[in-house]
Order: sequence, then C-alpha cells, then structure tokens
Amino acid sequence: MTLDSNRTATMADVARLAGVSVPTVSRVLSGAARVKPDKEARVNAAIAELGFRPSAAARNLASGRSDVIAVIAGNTSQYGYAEVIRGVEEGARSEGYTVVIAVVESSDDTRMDSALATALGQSIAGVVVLKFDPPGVAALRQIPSGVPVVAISGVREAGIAQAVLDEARAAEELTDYLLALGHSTVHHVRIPPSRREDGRTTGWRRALTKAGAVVPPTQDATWDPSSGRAIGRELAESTNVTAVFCGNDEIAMGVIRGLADGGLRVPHDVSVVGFDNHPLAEMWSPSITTVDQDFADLGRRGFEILLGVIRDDSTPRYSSERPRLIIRESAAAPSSRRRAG
Amino acid sequence: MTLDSNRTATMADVARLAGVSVPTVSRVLSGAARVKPDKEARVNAAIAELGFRPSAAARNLASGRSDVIAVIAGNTSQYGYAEVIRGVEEGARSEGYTVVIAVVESSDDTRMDSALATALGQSIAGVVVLKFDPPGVAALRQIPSGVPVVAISGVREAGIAQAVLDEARAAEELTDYLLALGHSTVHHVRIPPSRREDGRTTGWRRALTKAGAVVPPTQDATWDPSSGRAIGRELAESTNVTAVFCGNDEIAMGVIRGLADGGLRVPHDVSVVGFDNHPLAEMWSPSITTVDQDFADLGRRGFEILLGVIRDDSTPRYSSERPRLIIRESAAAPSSRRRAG
DNA sequence: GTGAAAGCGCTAACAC
DNA sequence: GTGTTAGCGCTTTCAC
Repeated sequence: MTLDSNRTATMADVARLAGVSVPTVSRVLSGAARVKPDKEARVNAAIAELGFRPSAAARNLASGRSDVIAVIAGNTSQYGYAEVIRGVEEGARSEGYTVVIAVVESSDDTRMDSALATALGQSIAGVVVLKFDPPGVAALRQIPSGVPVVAISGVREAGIAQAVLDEARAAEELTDYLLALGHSTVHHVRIPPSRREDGRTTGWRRALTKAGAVVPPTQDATWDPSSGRAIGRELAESTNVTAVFCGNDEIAMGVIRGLADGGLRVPHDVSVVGFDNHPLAEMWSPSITTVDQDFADLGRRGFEILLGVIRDDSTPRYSSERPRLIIRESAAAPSSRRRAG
Repeated sequence: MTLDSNRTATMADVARLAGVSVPTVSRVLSGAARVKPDKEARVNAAIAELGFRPSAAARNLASGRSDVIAVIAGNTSQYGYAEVIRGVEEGARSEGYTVVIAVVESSDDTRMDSALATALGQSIAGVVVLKFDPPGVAALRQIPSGVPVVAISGVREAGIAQAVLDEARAAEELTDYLLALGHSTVHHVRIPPSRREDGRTTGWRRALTKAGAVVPPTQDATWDPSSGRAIGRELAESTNVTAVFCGNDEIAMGVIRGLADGGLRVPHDVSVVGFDNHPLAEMWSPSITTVDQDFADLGRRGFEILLGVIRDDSTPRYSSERPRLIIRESAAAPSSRRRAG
C-alpha cells in the first residue's frame, strides 16, 4: 500500500508511517544513536513496506560526506588496467564504497579532461589515479588540492600517497636473467606510453648498462598484439637479435608470432620474454617467461591507502611490492645459428 | 584570491564575485535562459577565478535529474565484459554522463546484492545490466521499476529494452561449418554460467540436431584458460573427439594447449574453434577460427538505447547484431588418425 | 532578463 | 532517546 507509487518514498514518508520523526529514521539507518527497539522495528517495517532507499544526493549534501570514489584511468580494457580496477572495486565494495570510472584521453596538462571534470563533480570521497600513461599523469596533476588521492603506478614518486609495483627492479632482474643465459645484449619492445621512460624500460637499460652490454634502440608497440607481430617480422630480418624483452605478454605473443612468420623459432633461434604474467602466457607454445604482477592486489592496496588518506588515520601512505620472475620456456641460451647468421 | 581556500567555492560565491544573483549563475551554466553578455562574461570570469565546480549532489537534489548511469556486471576484467563496459563508457562520456560500476556476485533473486543497493542509491539516470551470467540475471530482476534500464546480452528476451549479439545464430553457423568440414559431431566446452543454457550452447545444439548428429555431453570450463587446458588433456584421451567448439577463445587456447600436452596437434588431429575473436586469437599458433563479436559496439548500442529510454523518445528499444564467422587455421577436415584411434 | 523565495531529502546541532 | 530547527548548494517557480 505505497502512497504515490510513482514517486519513490522519502524519509518523511517512512517517518510518518512509523509514527516517528525524520531524524529518528536517520538514526536507525546510520546507527549513529540508539533508538528504542519498538520504534526501530516500526521504522524498519516502514522502510520495507515502502521500499525506501535513501537518496545519496541528499545525504551527501547534508553531511558533506560521500561514499563514492573515482578511478581515473587512461584505459580500462587492457589486462593490467582491468585487473587494477577490479582490485580497487573489490576493496571499495567491501567498505561500502561505490566506484565511478572516468576514462581520460587527453595528455594535456593545461586543460582539464572533460571526463575528469564530470567525475570530479560527483561529490567524491577520494580518487584513485592509474598513473601508468600520459593521460593518467596529466589527470593526476589536475586533481584539485584537498581531494584525497592515491596514485597507482609502476614507478615511485615523491610527495603523493601511492601503491606501486616496482617494475624497474623486476625488469632489471628479467634482463639480468637473459644476460646470464649468455645473450650478449637484449632488445626491447616498449608498450605505450612512449613519451617518458617507464619502469620496464628503465630497468632494462640499467641491467644492460651494469653489464656493459650495448643498449640497442627500442621499438614501440601499441596495445594491439598485432603491432608486436609486425615488429617480430622486422626483428626476424636482423641477424644480431638473440633476445627480446617485450613490455607485456600480449606483445610478446605477437612478437613470437612475427618471428615465426619470419621462420624463426622461440626459444631456439631467439629468446622472447614478456611482462605481467597474463593468464594466457602459460598457455602459449612455448609458454612465456615473464614477471608476475599482481595487479588486482595493487588495486586493493591502492584503495586501502586511499581509505587511510580519507580517514586521515595513520595507515602508511606508500606501499610497494616487487613482481617476481616466472621462468618458463620462451627463453634459453643463444644458439649458434643467429651468431652465424 | 580565493576566499576561504579550504572550502570549495559555491555558486553563491560566484554570484557575489560577479555581482549577480545565484539563479543567474545557474542560467549561465545550464544555458536554460539567456543572460546579458556582460553578466555572462563576469560570471564566467568569476567561475574561472574561483575554480568553481558545481556540486552534482545539490544539482540532483534540486532538479531530480542525474548524469550518472550505473553499469551492473558480474565481472569486469574478462575480455568481453571489459570491452562492453568500455563501449558503454565511451557512449556515456560523449553525452556527458559518468559511469558507476557495480559488480554483483550473488545469483540470489530474493536478496538484493549490496553492491547493487549502494549503486542504486546514487540518484541514477539509468542502468545498464550485463545479463550474461546468473548474477547479471538476478540483478536485472532487482532493479526497481521506474528506473530506466537496458539489458545487454547474447540472447533476446521479451519485455525489456536491450542490445544483443545473436550468439545462438553465430554458434549455429560455426558448428555448421565444422560439420561441413566432415566432422561427424562437435564437442562443446562451455564457459560459465553453467546454470542455464547460453546462446552459444543453444546454437551448437541446434546445429547438431538439425544435422542429425549425436549431441555429446558438454564440459564446463571456468573463466581461467587453464581449466580449458585440463579439459583438453581429458579430450586427448578419448579417441572419438575430432572437433571441439569452445565457449570463448581463451578457453580454446587452453584446450589447444591441453591437447598438445596429450600429444595431439591442432588442426591435424583435432579441430578447435573459439568464440569472440579475442585480439590474441589471430596471434595463436595455429590462429584460431572463431566468431567476431564487437563487444565495444554492443556496449555503445546499449547506451544509445538507454538514452532513448531515459529521454523517452522514439529510439528503437531493441538492437541486434549478428557476429560473423572468422575462418582461420585451427579447424580443418578430420584426419583418419582419430577415427582409426 | 533577472532576482527573491521556496524547497529537493537528508544530517547536524540543539533542546527536552 | 527523541523531536525541533536549520541548513547543505543547487534549480525552480514566480514576480518584476
């Protein structure tokens, strides 16, 4: 027996039906103060009968608080991004927060991306920025001060709360491994962004420099694995390539396919390694040597940190995890074939 | 020269600085009514100076409208889901809407999922439900009536606005193709959900029945490709399997790997086909015969339809697209080896 | 065109 | 414990 069944019930309707005042209903809902059991029961009954759901807008406006957090990302469907977002969402959900996603495209520091602006208008409790690419970096700069924010990325940076995966360290280890196998140097296929150097590239360069190996020019792939295939074909032409470190596993798969197109076998003729430990990396033939990145956990840690910032408690504002090397079949000692080529 | 730099500027601050009334500022922002050019300029200047951003909460409360749409999904990081979400987000963004994501886990029809409840509390303009699995189906049933909603799925259903990809039709075509190659029947590895029959399974069964072929029992995989690998190993044991239709490409990759573990080559010994045209399907060796599903476009169409429902205009409330067959290397005519097995 | 006044649905003091 | 009184920051009549 709802009243005006077209309108959704308000707290005043509930109060009337339960024979109490509006604040009492609010108290029952929030648990902020104790309410006599019988009233509480009547209120709950009224809520159920009317199908009442509180208006988040009104709540935010009155309290100044919000249970929405925004995730700002330059990308949502790539494996790593999707997993990070999933981790943030899981953390948020378990604490009763809702997640809004804003996909930013512009790398322009001076003009705020419209998606960002819209999302930021939503009375938000805090922001998680996926700072893996230029749009993410630009977005981070544009978050108004005063808004709780945490950055998630692969490289540490001062002055901001963040959860990171130490990609440089892992990339260095991976390159070291290839060098230890006997390769005289390692080629590198980068994933976007191409603007600044990412942790993966930095670690690769560091390992080569440390070993006194030549640092070959890098190649840039897009997110599309077929760009890796094209690069693989090119790589197959040059006779001095014996080991290739790809910015992620999907590109590695493309590169391996491109190498195969050029008649080269992995790891017999060329070793290829990836990054991320994509679920398919193990299914590939040959299975791909890579580095395991727990992206979902990264997202979860990012949310925890954000929660600390929001609550202003003493939770640490920084969390770093080192990805671990996963040795599989796609890398081996160099064969003589290539050196003879 | 902001006032209280700790507080974010309100419309009243802007009005004061510009020497106009609050409603005038509102008019400038919304364009709802014409404002004298000089006042408009002063208002815009004040907005810029104060860095004013309107409060969405207050706007919603006062107007009853909202520029947030909710996407309800049982999953966010699987390729297909992630792409659909990306499509919805793109459509939403281009129309100035923000997207909130609610991940539902429960398949219980009687109790509303808490994530759903939180998201629905957000004064939402409409809801897009990804109805590909039991949690999605359950969520759809729990959306309060009166809320604009569109379902996105692989199977048509009456009485609701929806965007679909005709998966049954495509699966039938794919199975027909395998049969035409000379296979006496086709085995099927299903993706979740296992509860009800999905379009892919329906189409497969239809094709077999139509051809008078035996309908072998199905096997159930999880979203993890390694579950496909385990099934592939089992399949390698039985000598009467010559063709396998997998619920998606990732499972197909796992199955191919499992078959290889069992010493069987694809397509020489067994033909394997997938579904979705995952970006890696083409990179795989052998490249995978599959069906192309334009998920991002599906998401975009879903949003368009939702927009029509929200605006209550005459946009069609249903949109269907048929995925198209992509013939590659992983399926071929059966060899004598297996039949002799 | 523009301002004054009212009110969206809630929470936050404050009395009692 | 519980009700009363004020707003939160906007949009919306409605006069002028």
